[in-house]
Amino acid sequence: MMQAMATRAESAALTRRALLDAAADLLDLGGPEAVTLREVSARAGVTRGAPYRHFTGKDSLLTALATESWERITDQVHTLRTDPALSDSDKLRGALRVLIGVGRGQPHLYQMLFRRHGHRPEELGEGLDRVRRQLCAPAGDPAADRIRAAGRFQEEFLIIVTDLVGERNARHYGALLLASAHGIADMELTGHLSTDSLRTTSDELVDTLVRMVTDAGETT
Amino acid sequence: MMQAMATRAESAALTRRALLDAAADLLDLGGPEAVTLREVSARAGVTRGAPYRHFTGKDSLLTALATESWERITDQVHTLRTDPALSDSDKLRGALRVLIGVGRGQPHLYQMLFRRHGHRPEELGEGLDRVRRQLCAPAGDPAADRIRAAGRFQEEFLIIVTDLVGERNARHYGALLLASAHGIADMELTGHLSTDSLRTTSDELVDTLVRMVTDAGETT
DNA sequence: CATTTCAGATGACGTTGTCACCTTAGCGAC
DNA sequence: GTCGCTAAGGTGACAACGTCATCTGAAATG
Repeated sequence: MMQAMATRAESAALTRRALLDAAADLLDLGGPEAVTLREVSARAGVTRGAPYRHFTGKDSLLTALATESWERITDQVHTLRTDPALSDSDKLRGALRVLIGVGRGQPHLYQMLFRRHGHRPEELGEGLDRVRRQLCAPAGDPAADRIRAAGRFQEEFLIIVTDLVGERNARHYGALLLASAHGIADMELTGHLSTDSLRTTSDELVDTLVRMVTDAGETT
Repeated sequence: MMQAMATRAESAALTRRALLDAAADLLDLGGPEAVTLREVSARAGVTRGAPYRHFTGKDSLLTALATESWERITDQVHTLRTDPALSDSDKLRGALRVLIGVGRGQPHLYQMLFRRHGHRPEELGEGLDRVRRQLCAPAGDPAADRIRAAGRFQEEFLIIVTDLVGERNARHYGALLLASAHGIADMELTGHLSTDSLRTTSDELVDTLVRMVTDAGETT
């Protein structure tokens, strides 16, 4: 009765969306362990087997969630970058804070963004080589889609860094900035960056980071 | 027949160790999902219920593994710090590389080190406040033990940073360095720090990081 | 030697991911 | 219109898992 009048494709799309939304809610509430395909299905108004018509399994569903989040983040950073009112360093600070903001607001979703590629037992030990292979994987493969989405974010981010430190050092400092921001976000949400014992806030750390990189980047 | 002649306490200690070792093996091989209490018990030569005499559950076992690893890492860093042949910046570089080395050599164990504190559904949303409370928790509580072990590492690490940048900025730059190193390690082991597309190695990133901090730290 | 205690064994239960199989409604061909 | 195809969704079942209540037997204690 909810999706009363709907063509077949529309109905399927609605179901898929409902599954993703329900999974996102459960993920925010109780982490990956709380995302149970049965509960997701129930919240989406379908039965246990329905998700397998849209995803290959639980992992695929979680990965699709991460892909969507990467795309959302990329859009935010793109908007930041093309804002003429902001200075280059403001854009960089903003981009880093977008990432940290996700970690703060949706910690479990954030951890899905940086999940290991191919964490199945049979896929271990291949490391980064697998990533390269997956970049050539067909569209629709959930894992490959997520990697590509994360890659598009990195490209967007790299443009900002390039504007600030020049093309020569952009990739090096870009990697450093990204890794540092991720480390700050991850340690904060896991409780390992105690603001009490270390007497620092994430924002101050980002400021210091950007300042150091601009200083080092200009003189090189 | 293996532990033929042994008092009860000795036998129990041997079993506990065998459980931890088996769990560590499985963790290295297939990640947390592959660590099944049944398989751990089988490899340790006991039955399914035995682990519950030594740990409160699966989570407790994994947490104990992380605690042991933190202690091992702390020892390594302490050895580095008290080595008179090393310069202050060499000690710092070494300490950061110890962390990254664990991430490279035992990726799944590394991710256990930085697991979220209290990731059970009923414990969410409390954030860092929970950490402070757990610091006062009784010894034997697996989660609190791990936090304390991680704290001891941070203290050891902070001494190195203090020697390099002075006590005034030690905590700020210490947090920054630690978070950055963790970000590098984590992004490398999850495949998000592509050495191809970014044309950088973790070692180069550490070098740049230490150089930037020493420059910024001295002038402040 | 009698008793307590505790490591370990065993059986059971609920939950979960996954799949094979079935049902049914939308859609095009004629 | 009707027929057949296709794919979304429903249903039952299965294996694996974490966990616990209960039992057993041997070491420890007096």
